[in-house]
Amino acid sequence: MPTSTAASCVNSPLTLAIRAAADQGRPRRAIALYVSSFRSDAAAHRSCPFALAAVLKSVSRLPAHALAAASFHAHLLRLGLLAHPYPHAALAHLYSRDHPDAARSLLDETPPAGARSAHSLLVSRNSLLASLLRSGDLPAARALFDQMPVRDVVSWNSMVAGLAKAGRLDCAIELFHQMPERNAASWNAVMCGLIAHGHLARAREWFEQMPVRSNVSWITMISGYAKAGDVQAAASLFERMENQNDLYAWNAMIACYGQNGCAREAISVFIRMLKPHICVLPNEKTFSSVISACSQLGNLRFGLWVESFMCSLGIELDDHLRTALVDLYTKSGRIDNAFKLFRGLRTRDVVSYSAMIVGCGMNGKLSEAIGLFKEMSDAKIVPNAVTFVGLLSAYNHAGLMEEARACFAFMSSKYNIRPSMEHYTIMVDLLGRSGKLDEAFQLIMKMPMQPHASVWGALLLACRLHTNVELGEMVASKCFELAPGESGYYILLGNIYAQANKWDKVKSLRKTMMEMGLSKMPGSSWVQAA
DNA sequence: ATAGGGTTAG
Repeated sequence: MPTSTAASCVNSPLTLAIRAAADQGRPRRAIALYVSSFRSDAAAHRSCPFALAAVLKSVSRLPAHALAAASFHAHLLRLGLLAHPYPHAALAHLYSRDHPDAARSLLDETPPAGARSAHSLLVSRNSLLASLLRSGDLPAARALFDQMPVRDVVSWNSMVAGLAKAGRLDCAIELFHQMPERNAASWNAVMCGLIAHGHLARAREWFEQMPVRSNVSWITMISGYAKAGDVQAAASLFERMENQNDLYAWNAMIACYGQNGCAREAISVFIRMLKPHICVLPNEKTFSSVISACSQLGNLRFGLWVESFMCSLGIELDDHLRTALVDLYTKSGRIDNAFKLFRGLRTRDVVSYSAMIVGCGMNGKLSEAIGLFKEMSDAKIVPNAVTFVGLLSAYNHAGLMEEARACFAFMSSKYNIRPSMEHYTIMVDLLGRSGKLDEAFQLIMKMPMQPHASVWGALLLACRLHTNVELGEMVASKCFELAPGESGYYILLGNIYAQANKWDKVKSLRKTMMEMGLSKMPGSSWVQAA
């Protein structure tokens, strides 16, 4: 009987190692440990139900496990452990994600046995319920929930969370009020649904009313503000949070800054988190955000330090992290390194392809960019706006006007992607530098959004290149208007005047700059340019 | 000890 082996194997090195790996969120390691036990003489240990439960839990965390569930089912059957409550519940969980029917028949036809079986059955049903909710089958979930002879707070929470996420907020709240017992997760479930459906203010009220808040409550609220771009609100909640040692909270705050264009703040939060009185170590998620922030700032030196620090912590490179590093490396011109990282990805998706294509575009690798685009199309990965930023900038770099124009048109006609500010900027730059100043100007006028100073700036650069004083003055006035205090545009206009030998204009422009307090010019001198 | 709530890349 399973119980007799259980007593002897609970603390066996194999079981402990597998459980430790599973608890640390290293499912592949847990599975590898179990598999390797077949090469040694450890038959008694590898039939430990607790080890198997941990292995099954790990398998369920891996992406594709349809086949694994059936083979573990057979394995458990052969070991005579199928009826043991823990592996049984873990198997039901494994099945439940992709094969709810198989999970259901396991529960109905091969119920667990022994003292803990009633509770195990509840756990298994909760798994099944969660998977039905995940797959969006609300009626089936509701039916299961109603049929369950025993429900606990997890069952209720799952149901409330499922309804709330599906947008059935009123239903969710009604069910919430019917709960016989509530914990922080119950409140979180409703709050999470409110956030997901754009009711940030209501979510905040809900948050403030909670009798007990868990870390998850804080983090859910912080990331809600992060996604809505309210960095201030997120930051003030983060500062109010008492538990300084929750890695998720640090990660949420760093990501919040990084995703909202506050890369500098992201880095300073990261540095704060490394202070000795904060007892958390950054993980791969932290580093993904931090490396992205370094990349945004163009701070490659710090980025490379971060990378070496990360290696010293023994962090394994996952796909997100590799993609962030691809971005960092391409920005520092280490395109070969970037390619190596890219080729080492476990799975390539639109994000990693786009990072690599943008990197090629930036480094003038047109044929590589096109090759990657073909490759991703063949793999049926649908390009997005960022992918086209990369392609267009590759064409821009190579000065290929017609190809870029075709690409720009193709982007909307075939993929239905509305060109963004960035796409327009690249097109204006390319048109302008090819001498098609009028066409570039017309394109700006046709933009459906208010052009940024940088778009006009690209045209201003072209005016200098082609010494067009008349258009240059007009364009520069747009730049001054949209980015007051930005001395670079004054300098560009000054360069145009100098090239055209309009020294009186140079003089009066300089006077204006002095008056505006813009006299400090970085590096360039327009006298030299003349 | 098995179930539910949160954080990552262009």
